[in-house]
Amino acid sequence: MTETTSARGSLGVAIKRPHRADARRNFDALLAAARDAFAEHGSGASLEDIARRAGVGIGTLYRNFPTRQDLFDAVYFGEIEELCQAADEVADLPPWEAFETWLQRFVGYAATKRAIYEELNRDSDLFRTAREAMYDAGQPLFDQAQQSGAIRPDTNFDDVLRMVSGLTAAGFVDDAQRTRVLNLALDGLHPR
Amino acid sequence: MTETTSARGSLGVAIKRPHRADARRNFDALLAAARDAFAEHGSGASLEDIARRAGVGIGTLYRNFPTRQDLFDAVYFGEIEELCQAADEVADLPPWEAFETWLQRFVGYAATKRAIYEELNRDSDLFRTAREAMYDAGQPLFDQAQQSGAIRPDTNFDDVLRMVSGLTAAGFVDDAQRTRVLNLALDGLHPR
DNA sequence: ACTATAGCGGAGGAGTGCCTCCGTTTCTAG
DNA sequence: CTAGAAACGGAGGCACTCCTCCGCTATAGT
Repeated sequence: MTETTSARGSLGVAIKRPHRADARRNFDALLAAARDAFAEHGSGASLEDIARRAGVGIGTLYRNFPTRQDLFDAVYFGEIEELCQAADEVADLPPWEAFETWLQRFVGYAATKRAIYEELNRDSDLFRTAREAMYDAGQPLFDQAQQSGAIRPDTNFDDVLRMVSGLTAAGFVDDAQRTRVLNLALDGLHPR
Repeated sequence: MTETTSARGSLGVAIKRPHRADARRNFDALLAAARDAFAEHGSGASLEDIARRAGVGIGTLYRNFPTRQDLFDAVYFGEIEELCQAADEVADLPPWEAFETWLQRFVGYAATKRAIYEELNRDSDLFRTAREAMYDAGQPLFDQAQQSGAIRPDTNFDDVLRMVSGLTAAGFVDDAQRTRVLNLALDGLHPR
């Protein structure tokens, strides 16, 4: 078995980064290429195309990521994890601002936008774990905003997250429209 | 050239329904199967699978719909057209109710939900024509609701339609959540 | 420098979907 | 009833993707 270092651990998905310098370069190139490809074509992107974009052989892809799911996990969980960290970074803002900033950050993850939408209903371990992690990160922000009176009491975090991911995945003319629509939808969260 | 009758004309896309009874049965079965398949797998659904579901040979599919686009158009435009008719049906409701009812109807079209999302950014004649038709139908309802004061003045029909189609395409736990979230988002439309 | 070995990469077989072509079947007009 | 025409359907060629396997190459430790 290959000796490895575990690059990310906090989500319980150990992603193995090779020891050798050349192998590590390829690993990183694959991850970057996969991120682009998944962003562009969704989770069904061609693996051979990803290998080609990364400038490595298809065999190398399969050595690092034996299944499509493994590769997808690596990209997806990486981004989810950044999202969880973002929750800490906004902790000292006022309740509503903290929550809104986190949501904006959520929207900002381009690579997994399509993926999040596509995987939203899948009943996979991957999704369940990711969802739990996101929830653990975002729920407290939501609760605080709701308790502070900034969010109407007759809604919940799950509704809001699904609303936002729906909007995130939708097609817009430009980023200005995306922002405008998101703000429009978020306005519905405040009590009347 | 096969003699045909044009089944739907109002959108400028002539859909040809065959003369012979058996052929017409197959045509209808294909359309129904395609509606299901597109709903389930998006616009990339397998054509051979559609033919199988319809209980006809692949050759029959291609005779009626020479390209995937032709088949997709038939389903898509059919539903868009129903949507346009729905606009007439709500005309005598109060402005906001009329608009909201129309949107609910918009959300109700299951078969093209995914498709609408997928095709939203495509720069095809298909989409442009469909969009125009939808706009011609929905815009007056929006305008009336906005003029009546039910909709805030700093938004527009395009924003709202994209918001709703995003939400429509998103994954929800159940229909109750879908409705709840949609209402949440629509609440953002009212002036504060 | 040397060598054991981790790592590389692409050829190739299997699977799947697209679409055409044409021999066979089914309909309908007379 | 019959015959011509319309419609049928699936075999098969092409293209593309998946994934495995194994001879070759680059690296790291001595």
